[in-house]
Amino acid sequence: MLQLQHFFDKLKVEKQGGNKMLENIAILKDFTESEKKNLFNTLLSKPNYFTKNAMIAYSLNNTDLIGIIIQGEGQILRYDYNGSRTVIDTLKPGSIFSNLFLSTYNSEVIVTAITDCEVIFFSYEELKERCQKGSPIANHFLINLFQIVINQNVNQSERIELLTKRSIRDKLLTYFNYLSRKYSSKSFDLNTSYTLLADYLAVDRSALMRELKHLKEEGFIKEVNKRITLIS
Amino acid sequence: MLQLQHFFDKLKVEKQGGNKMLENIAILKDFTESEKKNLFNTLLSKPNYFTKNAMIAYSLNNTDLIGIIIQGEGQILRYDYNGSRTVIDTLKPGSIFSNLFLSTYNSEVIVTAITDCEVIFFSYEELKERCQKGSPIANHFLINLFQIVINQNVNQSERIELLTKRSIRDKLLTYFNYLSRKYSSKSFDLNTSYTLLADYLAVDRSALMRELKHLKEEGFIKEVNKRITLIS
DNA sequence: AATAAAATGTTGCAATTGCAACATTTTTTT
DNA sequence: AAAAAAATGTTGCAATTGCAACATTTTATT
Repeated sequence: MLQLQHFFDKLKVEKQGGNKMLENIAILKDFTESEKKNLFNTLLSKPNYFTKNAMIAYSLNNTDLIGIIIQGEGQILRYDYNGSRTVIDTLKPGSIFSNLFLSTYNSEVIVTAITDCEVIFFSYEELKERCQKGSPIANHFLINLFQIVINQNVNQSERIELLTKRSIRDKLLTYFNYLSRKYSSKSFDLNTSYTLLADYLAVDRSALMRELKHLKEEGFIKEVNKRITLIS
Repeated sequence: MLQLQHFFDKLKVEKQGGNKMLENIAILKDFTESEKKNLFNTLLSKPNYFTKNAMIAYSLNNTDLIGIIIQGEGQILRYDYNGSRTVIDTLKPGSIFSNLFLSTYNSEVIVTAITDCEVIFFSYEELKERCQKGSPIANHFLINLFQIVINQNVNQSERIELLTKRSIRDKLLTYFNYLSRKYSSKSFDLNTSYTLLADYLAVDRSALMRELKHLKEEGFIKEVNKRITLIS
C-alpha cells in the first residue's frame, strides 16, 4: 500500500487536470461539454493512472474493451514465437488500443506505459448496444471511433507500401517522395530520429545511414540537419 | 454501342442472379430480406457491371464513395513515383474499397476488374447522415462496415509483423508459426501459390524457394505438396 | 486435344544488407 | 554541472538476397 502511494506521488499526470487535455482526444471530437459529461457518466470508465513502465494491459484476449490514452505515452509490444520483442505501435494522447484490432493468432501482446499516463476504457459491445437503441451520443462516438480506425488503416497502408520495397534506397526514396507530396515541397524536415526511421522501414540503422550517404554522394538528395531536399 | 453490347454478352456474372450471392456479403450480414430491399432502394446504388480488365475506378480522389464487390474479383493497383506498379489489395466478393482507406499522398491508385464483376457503391457521408437521423438500418450497416474495416486492420497488422522480419527465413518461420496457431496443428496446407506468398512477404520468389529448401535440408520443416509440418 | 499461360524449381553471380564494433555528438537525467 | 543514456556516424566483413536466365511441370484457355 505504501508502495502504491509512492507510485502515485511520482505520477506526472494531473489527476484532476482540467478539460484542456481532452481537447485533442479524437474520439471526443465535436462533443459539447454536457455530452462529454454524459459519456463519462455512462459509457466511459473512470480514469486509470499508470506509472512509467507499468503494464497497462496484459493479454487483452477475451475482452472487448477499447482503451484510450488521455495523457502520456504507451507502447504495444509483441513477444514472438522465438522470444523476440517488437514494437507494434506507439500510443500518444488520443490513441486507442484493443484486442479487437489484433490478430487472434498473435503471440503475447502487452501494452505498457513508457511515461506516466492516464487511460480510459469502454466496452465495444456496450457501445454497439447503445447505438442500436438509437442514442445519438453513442452514434456520434461510434463515428469518431470509426474515423480513428480508418486513419490507422491509412497509416498501415502507407507503411506496407514502404515495407514492400526491395531495397533501402527504394524505401527511402519512396518515403521522401511521400513527404515531398505531403508538404508540397522538394524540401522538408524529417521530424523523426534515424533510429526510429530505420525501425519504421524495418532496416538496419547503420545500413540506412550508409544508403543515405550514397544518395547524397550520387546527387539524388541533399541533406543538412535532417532537412532533405529532393533533386531532379 | 455494338462494342459495348459485345462486352455485356461476355459477362460471366448473372445480371439478375438471385439473392444467393448476397448471402456472403459481410456488409449485409444479419439483415432481413425486407431490410436489404430497403437498403437497395435508398443507400445503395444500382449494380454496376464490369468486364474482365475493365477499370472500375480511376483516381477515387475527391469522392466519399465506398464500393462493394458483389461478384467477381478485382485489384487495387498503385503506380509509383518511378512508374512501378504494385498490387495493394485483391478484392473478392464482400470486399470493399474506397479512397477513404487510402493515403491522400499516394500516387495514382486504380481499381480494375480481373474477372467480370458486379459492384455496388454507397456514399459514406450519406450513411453517416442516416445514422445521425437515427435510422436503425443505417446503424446496423455502419456497424457491419466497421467490422470489415477492423478485419482489414487486423490483416494489415499481421502482414506488417511479417514484413518487419529481417530475413526470408524469419518471415517464413513466423508465417508458418502463425498458420500453425491458426489451425492448432503442426501440419497445415499452404493454400496459396509460392508466387503469391513471395509477393505477400515482399521477397524474390526464387530466393523464397531457395530458403524453403534450406529449411527442409536443415530439418526445421517438412514439406510435401504444399503441406508444411513444423519440426522442433 | 492442342496451345498458351502461369507456376514451380534451380543455379551462378553480383549487389545489398545485416551485424558487430567502434568513436563522437547530442539529449536526458540526476 | 556531471554523469548516464540515447542518437549519430563510420567501416570491414560475411551472409543473404535479388536478379537473370533457364528447364520443367501444372493449370487455364481456345
